[in-house]
Amino acid sequence: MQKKIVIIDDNKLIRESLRMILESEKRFQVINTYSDCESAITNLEQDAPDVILLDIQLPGISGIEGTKLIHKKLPDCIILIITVSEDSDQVFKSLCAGASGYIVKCPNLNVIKEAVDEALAGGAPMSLQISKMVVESFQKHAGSPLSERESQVLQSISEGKSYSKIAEDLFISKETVKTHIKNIYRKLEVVTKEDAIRIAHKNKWVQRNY
Amino acid sequence: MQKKIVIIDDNKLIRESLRMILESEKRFQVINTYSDCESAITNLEQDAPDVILLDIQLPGISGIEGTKLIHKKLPDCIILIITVSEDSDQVFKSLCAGASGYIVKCPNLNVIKEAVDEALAGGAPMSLQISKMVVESFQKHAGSPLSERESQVLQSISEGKSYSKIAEDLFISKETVKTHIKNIYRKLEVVTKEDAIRIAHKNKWVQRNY
DNA sequence: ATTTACATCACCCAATATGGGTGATATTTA
DNA sequence: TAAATATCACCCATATTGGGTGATGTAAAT
Repeated sequence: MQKKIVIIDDNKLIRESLRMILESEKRFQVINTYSDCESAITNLEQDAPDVILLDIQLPGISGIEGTKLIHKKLPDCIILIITVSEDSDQVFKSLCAGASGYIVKCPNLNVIKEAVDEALAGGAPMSLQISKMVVESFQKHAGSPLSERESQVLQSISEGKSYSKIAEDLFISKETVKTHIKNIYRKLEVVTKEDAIRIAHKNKWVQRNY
Repeated sequence: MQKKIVIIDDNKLIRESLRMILESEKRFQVINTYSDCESAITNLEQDAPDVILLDIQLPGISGIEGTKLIHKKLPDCIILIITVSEDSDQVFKSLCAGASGYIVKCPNLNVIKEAVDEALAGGAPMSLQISKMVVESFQKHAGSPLSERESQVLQSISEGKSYSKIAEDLFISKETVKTHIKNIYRKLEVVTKEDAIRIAHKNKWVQRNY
């Protein structure tokens, strides 16, 4: 059974190159190519693609917004981001928006074919650096100014626990929790839990919730 | 330059098979193999491996605990989990503990060689299903009983925001925020923000923080 | 040997936040 | 038409939070 593919990229040369390389395999059928998300989304139902290859830097609706809209309209369609950008924010926003893979453009277009195959086989194709970024997003980063205990307290705060609950869980008095939090705020130079949580998450000083 | 590898697996046959398949390539040198984490950790400094292949089900210290200890002692050592388990909790706990990859054991041991190469090249080798699980962990899951607005409010709560801040951010009154939260608690059958956050995260009804 | 950081706890105080109850209105959707 | 949704208001009581000051013991660093 042939798999239907749609390509969205504002560079005509890349669109045509991708079409050629994919159609060299008879298991792939490039249904349509578009230079922007808007026109692609208009034809989504008619095209009914199994896979969409999507550039992230696009005029008009961005690839990320496009991913959200496509994912909403066709939840089972596999969206693969094909881009030159390795910006971590773009990577994670794409994945959150519903992308199934993230391939950094490279001269060897055969990796695209492999990526499509991997995605169709139920995987999540990613470039080396991207998969590393994704896995590292699970890990706490070093460099926190907080002590071990303070990190535990901040972790608990980020889980929405009250001082009393934290005290109970850590087998210490509520007053001690307060002291730790005062010290956390001083070290992070914040005065609210919201800011403390934001900074801790941004720097990955606490464990994320998976 | 030869890369030094240590294998930890309680099954002798697997240890020896892995050793054989890896040493068939002269770029790999299997320094030592162990049947448990304890003995491996004792010799960590002497072995100074570049890569550790680690089974997750082990007698004594579990692979996850082992990963934490190894990662602490040798932060630059690449730890690859080699296991039969596809349990999502194990996968994410391993990654949080510092593993760089997660390979599901399969009869074809050549995939292990490729995984080691990929890890050494700066990637994060994962089996198809695992990479899919990891990517899906970024996405909100369907099936939330909460309305769009309620989800937004719960998301804000999980970010540590106060009712006033949520009201400000969503351009609604604090009273409306309260109403939404009452409805959230009713629907989720909880009475505290902590429980609401926990349930929402567990079911991935809110966006995780990356 | 002294300082620094850490972990622990206590008491005081005031403002804010939170949770529950009840009720109301307008819009949308089933 | 009924149910769900989004909005806002007022009442009430308790819990939570944040800040200040100060103290003790231990461990690590200089």
